[in-house]
Amino acid sequence: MKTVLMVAEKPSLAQSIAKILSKGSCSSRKGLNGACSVHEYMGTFSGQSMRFKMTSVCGHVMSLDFIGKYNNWDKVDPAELFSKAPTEKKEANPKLNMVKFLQVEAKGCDYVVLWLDCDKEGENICFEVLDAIEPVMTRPYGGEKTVYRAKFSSITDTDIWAAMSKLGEPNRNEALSVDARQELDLRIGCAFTRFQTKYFQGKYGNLDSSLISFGPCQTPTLGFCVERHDKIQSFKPETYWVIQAKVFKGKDSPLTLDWDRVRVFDREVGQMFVNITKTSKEAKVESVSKKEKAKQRPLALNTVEMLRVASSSLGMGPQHTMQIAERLYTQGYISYPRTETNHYHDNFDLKGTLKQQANNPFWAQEVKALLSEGLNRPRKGADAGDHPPITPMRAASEGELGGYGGTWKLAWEQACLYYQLWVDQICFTEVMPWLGIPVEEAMPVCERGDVFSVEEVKLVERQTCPPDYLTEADLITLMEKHGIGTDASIPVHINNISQRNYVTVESGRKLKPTNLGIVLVHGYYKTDAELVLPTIRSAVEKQLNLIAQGKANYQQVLQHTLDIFKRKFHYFFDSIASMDELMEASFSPIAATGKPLSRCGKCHRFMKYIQAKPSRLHCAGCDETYSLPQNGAIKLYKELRCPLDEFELVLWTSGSRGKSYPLCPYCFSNPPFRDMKKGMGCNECTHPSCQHSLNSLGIAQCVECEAGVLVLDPNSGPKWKMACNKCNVMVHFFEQAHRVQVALESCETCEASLVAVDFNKTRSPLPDGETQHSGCVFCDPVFQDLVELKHATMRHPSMTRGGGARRGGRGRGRGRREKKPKDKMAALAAYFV
DNA sequence: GCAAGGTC
Repeated sequence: MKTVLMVAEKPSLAQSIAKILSKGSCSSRKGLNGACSVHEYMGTFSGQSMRFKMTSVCGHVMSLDFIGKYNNWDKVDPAELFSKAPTEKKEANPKLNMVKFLQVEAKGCDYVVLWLDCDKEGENICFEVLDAIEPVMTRPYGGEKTVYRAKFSSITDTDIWAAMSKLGEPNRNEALSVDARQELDLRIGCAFTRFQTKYFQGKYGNLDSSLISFGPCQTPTLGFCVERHDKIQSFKPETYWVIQAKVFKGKDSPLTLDWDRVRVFDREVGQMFVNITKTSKEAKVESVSKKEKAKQRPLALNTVEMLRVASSSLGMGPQHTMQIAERLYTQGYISYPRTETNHYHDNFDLKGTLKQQANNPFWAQEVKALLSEGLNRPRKGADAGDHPPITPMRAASEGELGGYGGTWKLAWEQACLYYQLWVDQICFTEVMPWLGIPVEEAMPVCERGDVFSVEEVKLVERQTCPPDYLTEADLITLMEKHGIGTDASIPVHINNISQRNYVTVESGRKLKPTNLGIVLVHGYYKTDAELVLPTIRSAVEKQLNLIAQGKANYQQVLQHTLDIFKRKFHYFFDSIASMDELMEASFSPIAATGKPLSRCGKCHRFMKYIQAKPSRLHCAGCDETYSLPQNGAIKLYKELRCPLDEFELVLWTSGSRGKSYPLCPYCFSNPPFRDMKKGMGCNECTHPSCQHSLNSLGIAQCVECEAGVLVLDPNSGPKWKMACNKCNVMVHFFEQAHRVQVALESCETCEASLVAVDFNKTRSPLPDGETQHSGCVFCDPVFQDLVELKHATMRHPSMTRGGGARRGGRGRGRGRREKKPKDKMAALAAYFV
């Protein structure tokens, strides 16, 4: 029997589509990567009975990068990234093993139907899938067609069946346009980012950003924020005048009237009007009109709108909102949270969805009333053909969801919004008071011809106010309007400009550009304003669309656009001095930053420690900068020196739970031995005899990770510990010991290095009042109760075994240690060979 | 270490 393989873009869609096509009768299993499922059923394909296997990828299978050697920032000229540097496709997420998974499932299949999302990215993924599976699929007889594309516009029975009955082919041109975008984004983004970063970080010490990045989406996003900042800065308040009149009727309290001309900027004109009205003691109602102020019912919720609402009325950032929405989705409270669609299909079960909320204590009454009165159709929105609008699927209570920051708030908000779809103003403000119309002062009833007495008429002087900083919600709207980013990437771009220290999030989720953000954008304005204009994205996309529509050649468009940006890059490179003038005015030269910390091994003068990101050491004598680990504290380590290069060692301490190790500032960037990599401290150094090295302080193979070694932290007493030099495993031992040393001998049972411990007489936990003992941390019965496993950071629930309770070391470490523990003599021997 | 785009 023949088999048809079908592939969707994500696991949730594979499931929904399989359910529809199998009429609910498919059997499901997990794939080998644990993330994707395979749904199998019997059906007919081109008139024959066949086996169907429906599965999915998780977004892109591959992603584009430069080949390895072009990722060395020190050796590659960024200009080479425009043409010379070759690119390659790498698996987008190696942990998912997607290529292998697809091949296992595709082996022996006769046909493939591609159910990827119906957009250009989806078309591109079609070919990524085909590249992976075609080599393992059964070869067709003659020229039989075996590859099909399903085009669907919604996940409904009718649409999915319709798509299945008229299968087409994947569109190569659309896929190519995405290939071109990827290559352009990579080459342009990386070239500018590397050049800027190296140039400015080599000169200034207080930029406080680990990266001075540039990108066709993030830079215009920053541009919007700075543009508003400039408007605020250049704002000159203007004086204007308004006429204010107070009138009253009988015993009613006076009514303040607004002027229908609003304001004048010429005082004399205003005064003239006041003079005219001053002659009258009475005011007659000329006409009466009522303005309809009832708010329109909202549209059904799509991703971007959810982000806007969450930011403006819940104070939740877009990235956070997406995380919470994802969680609500996986727990079954809401439908798929990434959708552009804000319109419900005619056959969507609106009533059933509402019934789910009928027992929720917050709005049970309103919901029941609605159900009995009957529903209006929600307002008509746009159907992007991806997923239904974000919909509450299950009633939630605060008790269930209160635990995670904002989860309950977001669930509640979404249910409210769903509820609003049918309800008019008066009704939905009962559940969402903040959407109500502000209660205006009671208007006295008046009719045409009514006469009021004039209490006073005066000219009031006022000043125009500057605009405020952009809110996140404003920014999202601007990005959407200019086509910067997508619903899924908008939160990422906003997060980026904040992480890079270009903007800060102020109260009310207003985005205020930092000095760095302002100087960058002003610098682009000065050299090449196009780099920061929102049109930079749309101009490129216009070119890409030509490829997608088959109107232009992929290679030609790519070359042409790359040429333009290559020229822009060279121009930017040549005019960097004019941007640098702005930098000079705002930031301090690297030599004038930081405080003296440790001595340079070359000139033996003090180097300065620069704490601002990226934290580093700078030697003014040699004019050299040495990188340091980020996210931790650095201090001098007892003025001890590296025996290889005489640089003074520094001690790095992590913020959480105090993992620490010494490192040599020179070796950190220039690994001294062949088996070492950049970014290693003394706890990974294979120096054969240095007292700070892995060789001297390493005790045993890590109890959890494959490659790590537990290394004594010589600086940790009196709360002694050893920590894995690769993962976050930490073993606390011998608390209050006076001295802990790693002995030369190894344990006969497990080959861990023996440890010698000295206690003070009064505090010794050793039997018989002994103060010294030497033995294996894992096997020695005397040490059994003095060893406790912990983690530097509790990241994963599965890693909390031990849970802080005191546990014996015996057996546990050994049981997990399948690999041969580190043999110090063998390591030494290897080094000398 | 870099972009933007999918998605977990």
